[in-house]
Amino acid sequence: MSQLDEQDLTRDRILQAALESFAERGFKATTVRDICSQAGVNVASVNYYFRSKESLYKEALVYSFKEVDRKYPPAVLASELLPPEDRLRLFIRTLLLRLMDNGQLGLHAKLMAREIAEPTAALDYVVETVMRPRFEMLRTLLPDFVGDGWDAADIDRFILSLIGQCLIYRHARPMVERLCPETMSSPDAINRTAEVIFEFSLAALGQLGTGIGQRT
Amino acid sequence: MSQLDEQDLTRDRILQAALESFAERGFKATTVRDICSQAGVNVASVNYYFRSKESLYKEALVYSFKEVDRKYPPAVLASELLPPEDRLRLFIRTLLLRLMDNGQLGLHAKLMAREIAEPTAALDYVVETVMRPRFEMLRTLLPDFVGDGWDAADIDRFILSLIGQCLIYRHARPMVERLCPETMSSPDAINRTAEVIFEFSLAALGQLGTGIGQRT
DNA sequence: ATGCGGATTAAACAACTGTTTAAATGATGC
DNA sequence: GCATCATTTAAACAGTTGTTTAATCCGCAT
Repeated sequence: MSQLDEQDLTRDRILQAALESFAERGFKATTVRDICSQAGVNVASVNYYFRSKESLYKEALVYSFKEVDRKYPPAVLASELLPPEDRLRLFIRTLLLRLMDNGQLGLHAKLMAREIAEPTAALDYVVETVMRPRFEMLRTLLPDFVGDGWDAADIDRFILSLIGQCLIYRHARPMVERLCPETMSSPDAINRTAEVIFEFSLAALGQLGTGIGQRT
Repeated sequence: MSQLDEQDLTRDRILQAALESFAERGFKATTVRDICSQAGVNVASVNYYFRSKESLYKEALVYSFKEVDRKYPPAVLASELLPPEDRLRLFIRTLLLRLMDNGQLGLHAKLMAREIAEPTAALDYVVETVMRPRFEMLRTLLPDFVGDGWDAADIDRFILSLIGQCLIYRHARPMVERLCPETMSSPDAINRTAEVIFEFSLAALGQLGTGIGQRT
């Protein structure tokens, strides 16, 4: 599918520029000419290396995932041996820090936020390969906190409550910055936010757990 | 600013069509011709009644708010007399139901989700007039649960945790539908979700409150 | 009827979109 | 040196965009 493995320098530059533009402005608002001028290549290069703007978008998406895996290799899986509380703290902290990253990781988070809010065909792939495994991990983890008496749907709701507390800082960032900038004004503030989300969640799960299982 | 108050039928039809298109597809992806054909009016009408696509967007945004206020008049303010727990439950339930509405309310929610994730100049107006008052209300409400010993920034983090649990069902709806559709598959499921979010939050706040105030 | 003014229309406008073309470039093996 | 090939380039393409124009329509007071 790709030509000789000489340099592919042009291709990579397009990919990186595309990632930045798509993450920052979205698919529709990003023009092929923007990408190419930012990458310093000719307009026709996009259709030469990738066959269309849309397929470039898809490749930028998987490229984005590769970059993340390169920096956070196994990460979550390594926590299998830790006690439940530490696993929960690690999950929340990792998720929030990724979402708040200002570098390449942040581009990935922005791109994913767009994909989640307004999915293309690529979302199904992302959900199945990346998100569902982590979701399943939480499904096995949460009964350690709240007990086994809960409806499966309620367990899922708890999981969404955990994730939702983190996602808001990315998906509603402009709102957060206006209403309470102190919560994300510095790395320390973000660390504190992660800790508060963890404590909030732990308190909730622990308290709900003492009820030995409510029902639907 | 508006002409004679005869019918303004055309203007209203454009406004409604614009709201639907902007909510469904976003500002950039929506074309003036789409709006006009959906409204059954001439293309030039947009520039005649509103002077540009962008100012039509702004008017559609305030129109959207008017529609919401028409259906949920004072709502939140009426709860001043209720006990804190009921106020919290009412807030969460109202927020989630608005976010999940499938009618006009839902269009408003979609539009707001777009505006929050990718703000235009209109967001500042929306934040100050609509969101900040509700945020302040929560700022006064939360100490009833967790006590007064908390850092102001931590109180704000609690508030974001509350809101985040609700927002995820709108902002990450495509993801939720793929990972755990049961949490929002029916009105009953959504009601249950609201209840779980409330219980989750109440448990968290109550538990954190027993610590008589942690610190930063 | 007549003329006035807002409302509506079809048509055109210029700018921009993604994509294609065909020629030029440049390295590589012979 | 020459032919071959992928690569790069400027230019053009056809379609769409928001907006403007100028003509037409229509209700209504005169």
